Amino acid sequence: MYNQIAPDQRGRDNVAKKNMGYAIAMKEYRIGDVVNRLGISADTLRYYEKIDLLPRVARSDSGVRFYQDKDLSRIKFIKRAQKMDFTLAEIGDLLKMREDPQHARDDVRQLTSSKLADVESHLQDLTTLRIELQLLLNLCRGSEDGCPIIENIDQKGET
Amino acid sequence: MYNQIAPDQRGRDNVAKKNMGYAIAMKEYRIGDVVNRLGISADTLRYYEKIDLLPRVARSDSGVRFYQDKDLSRIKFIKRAQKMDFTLAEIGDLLKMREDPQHARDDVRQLTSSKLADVESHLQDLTTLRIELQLLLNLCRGSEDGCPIIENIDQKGET
DNA sequence: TTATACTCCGTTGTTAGGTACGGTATTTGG
DNA sequence: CCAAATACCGTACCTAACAACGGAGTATAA
Repeated sequence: MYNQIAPDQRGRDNVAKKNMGYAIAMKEYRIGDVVNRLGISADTLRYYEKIDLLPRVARSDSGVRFYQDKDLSRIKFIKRAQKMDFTLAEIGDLLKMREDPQHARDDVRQLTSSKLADVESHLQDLTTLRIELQLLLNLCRGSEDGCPIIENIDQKGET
Repeated sequence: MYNQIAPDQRGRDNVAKKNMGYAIAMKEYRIGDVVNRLGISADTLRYYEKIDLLPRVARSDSGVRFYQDKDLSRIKFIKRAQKMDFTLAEIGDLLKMREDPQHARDDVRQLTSSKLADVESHLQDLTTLRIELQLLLNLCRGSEDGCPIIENIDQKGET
C-alpha cells in the first residue's frame, strides 16, 4: 500500500563542518538528514537512543541532535542485523563487539560466532528461495507442462 | 533462554502407507511428526490452516490430521519465506504462484518478481553482514592494533 | 485396563518494535 | 520579521504472529 522506498534525494544535508584542530573536517547530520539518507524514522532514531542502541549523540545548545558518519555506519549495521531478525538486545551486544573486538566479553564473542553461523544458514535458505522464485518466474513462464523441479528443491538440507 | 534447536530425531514417524492403486505408496504424517521433523509447533500448524496458508488436509475419522510430503514441502517454503520477513499474506500469494505458475494472476506474478528483487538485496546485505562478523571474529582476534577496515565496509551500496 | 501420550478446538494473552499524537520550541528561507 | 519546516519530549496505542491454556476426546503400549 505504501511506497516502499523513499530515500528522497531532494534537499542537501545540513552539513556542519567542524574543524577539529588540524584534523579532517567532520560532517554532522541532523535527525532529518539521517531520515532522508537511511530511510529510518526520526521516532525510531530517538527510540534507539532511548534503549541505548545508539549513543547519546552530541546536541546543539537548544537540544538538536547531531549525528556523525560513525553513527550512520552504526545505524546501517543495525539495519543489516535486523534483516537477520536479531533482536535489538542481540544487536546491542554485536555492537559492543564491533566497537571493541579486542576487549569484548567472552559471551559476546560467542554470541557473535553463533550469529555468524545463523547468517550462513540464512544465506543458504535465501539462496534456495531465490532459485525457487527464479524458477517460478523464468523456467515456468509460458511452458505448458508443469514444473516438477520445484517439488524437489528442498530435499537437501532437511532441518 | 530456551534450547533453540530441538528437531529431536527420536521416535519414528507414524508412517501410514496408502496404496494408491498401482501408484507409489504415500507417506502420511500426524501433526506431531511434522513438529518433530520441521520444528514448528502444532498450534502454529493449526493456525496456518485456519488462515488458509495450509490447505485443510485429510483427517482420520476421529479428526486427526494427516500431512503428506507436499504439505511438508509447502511448510518448508513458508519457513524460508519467513526468513525474508514476508508477511503471511504475501507468502500466501507466493504459494498461489508456486501451485500454478502458469495461471497465476498478474499481480501475483508481479509480487513474485518484486519479492525476488527483495531476496537479492537481502542476500547482499547478509553477505556484507557475514563479512563484518567474520572480520570481527578472525581478523581482529588477538591483534593489538584496532580494526580500521570495519568502518569502511558499508561505503558501497548506500541505501 | 490403566495410564500415558497425542490430538482436537476455541479463546485469550503476549511481545517486540515500533508508530502516532499533541503540544511546544527553534531554525531558516524569503 | 514572519511563516513554514523541523525538532524536541512524553505518553499512548498498535499489530502480526503466534503461545498458552483448558477441557475433552482418542490412540496405544504395557
